[in-house]
Amino acid sequence: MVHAHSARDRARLVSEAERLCAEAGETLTPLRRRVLELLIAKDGPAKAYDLLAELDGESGPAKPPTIYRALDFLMKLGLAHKIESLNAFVACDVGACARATIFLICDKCGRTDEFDAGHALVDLGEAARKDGFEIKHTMIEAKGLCAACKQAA
Amino acid sequence: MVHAHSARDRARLVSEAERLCAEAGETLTPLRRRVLELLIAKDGPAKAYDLLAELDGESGPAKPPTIYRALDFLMKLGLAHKIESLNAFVACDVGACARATIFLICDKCGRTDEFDAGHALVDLGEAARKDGFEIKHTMIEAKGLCAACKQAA
DNA sequence: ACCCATATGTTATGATATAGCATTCAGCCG
DNA sequence: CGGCTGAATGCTATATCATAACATATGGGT
Repeated sequence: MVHAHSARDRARLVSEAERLCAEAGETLTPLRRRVLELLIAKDGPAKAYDLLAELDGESGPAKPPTIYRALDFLMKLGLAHKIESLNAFVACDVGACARATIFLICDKCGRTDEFDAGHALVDLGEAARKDGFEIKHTMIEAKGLCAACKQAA
Repeated sequence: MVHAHSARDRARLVSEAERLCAEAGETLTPLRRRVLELLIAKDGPAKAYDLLAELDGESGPAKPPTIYRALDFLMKLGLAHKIESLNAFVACDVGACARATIFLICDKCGRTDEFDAGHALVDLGEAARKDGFEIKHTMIEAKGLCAACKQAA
């Protein structure tokens, strides 16, 4: 569980991303890097069109495909994830992970933490395999109240 | 894991739904019932606008709010679920369940089965609670290859 | 210089979902 | 009865989310 990133954290995540891209034979172009930085800075779920607005630069406003392509790229490398239940995107907290993601989403404040599933996922994979189903990717989104909001209630 | 429903299964699910609504002090109106029947008949993920098209009746085509309201109602009672990663809806296989859903979704054929998590969910709930997070609802969507498609590959 | 692959820009449109207000209808109470 | 109320549905318009298809760069290899 990671909370707000420090400047050092942010820099580390980005350089980690550089390394991963190089490894994968892909390039973290300025645009992609910029989007990743925006996601990291946001430190929570970000809407595609909001990111788009932040990209606006010299030559007028950016267009939707721009941001969706960058996000697709980041997701392909596991550097970002989509929170399906929010139609929003987050930077991966742990550098990159492609196989499975677990998010705890606070209904009240919107805070969203990436979470380590531990063995729960293994169990699920095994149970599915017994039915002949081969899991490639698992997405878990749990909604409820975060510690802070629970206290406030 | 339930596969295609027999006519008897379908009837049972609907009467089960009637009972649940009565219990909850809600009414399964003709419209809501119709939507539930469509969902059950479809026996797989259904898009809102496709359901809408099937609703078309005497007085011209149905409008989006009609179907979304019916779906919201069914979901509130746990009679239907939304598959977030597909923007689609399914009837609940087991009559009704509100707390958690697990789906195995075949990337190839689109087949989607509701699955019993067993203890995996309990583990997740406990792990989250250790961080002070109170889970209200968990949604799990696992994608991969179903037995049939794996065999065909 | 040329070609090619990859990335980005741009226009248009498709797909998904909701806000806000009008209408209907059943139950109920004076 | 007559009118009130709340729940459900109908309807118009619009917001939000996402992609197809094609045009334009840009950089590396030969």
